[in-house]
Amino acid sequence: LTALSTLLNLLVEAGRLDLAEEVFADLRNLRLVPSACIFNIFIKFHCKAGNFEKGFEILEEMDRVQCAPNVISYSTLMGGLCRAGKLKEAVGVFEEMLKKGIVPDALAYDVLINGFCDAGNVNGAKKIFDMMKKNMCKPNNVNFSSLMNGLCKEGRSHEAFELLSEMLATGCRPDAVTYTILINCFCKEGRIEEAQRMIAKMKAGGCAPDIGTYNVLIGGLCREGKFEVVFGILDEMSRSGCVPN
RNA sequence: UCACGCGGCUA
Repeated sequence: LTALSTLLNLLVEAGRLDLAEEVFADLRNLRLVPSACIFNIFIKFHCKAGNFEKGFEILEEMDRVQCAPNVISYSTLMGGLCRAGKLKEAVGVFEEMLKKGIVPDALAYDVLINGFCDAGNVNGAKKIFDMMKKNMCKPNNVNFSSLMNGLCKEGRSHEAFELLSEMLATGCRPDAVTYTILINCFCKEGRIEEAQRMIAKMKAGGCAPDIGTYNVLIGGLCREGKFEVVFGILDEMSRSGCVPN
């Protein structure tokens, strides 16, 4: 079943839902009871196909066959619903998970934080963020980054920078993505020199810019017409073994 | 030490 789950996941990820469907059918015909992992891939499959009702049915089937849905099962379905703009339904799944006594982890909360942000409801995302703290689930760097990105997208960069301070104060280390979100924010606001200072700050903090960071910075510099600086950045990239894409 | 759920740029 482990080999099968690997295969199924690759098929679903590659968008070969037709082939995945066949494998799922074979599983059924062989009367094999899937593992929780395979059920979860099943849920992802239905989400990718837009069949959310089928996704809910998998949760019910898992209960029936004594393979209770876990936090990944619920997170997968929530993520699929959020991506389809069905935030209300995703929140419903989250509540059902709580009712079943399953404790959400940082990743489960993150799905909802991004769901609220993508729906243009950053205040809702902040409520989820506060909820996880109240429930003794310490926000990780991804949670901070998600919320910071939502704030920046709404033009609330000041609050995003406050979060960076909170992050550092709680001993949570920003990574390249965290910094890139803030650098992108500066670039979009035409504050290119502050973006460059942020790069210096991340390097000083022991965090190396990655390809995403450089791309954001290059975009910002180009918009400002600072092409000479861009060539310097490209040099720096090759020196640090970061291949431009 | 292996499989399933999150965050940044994408022209």
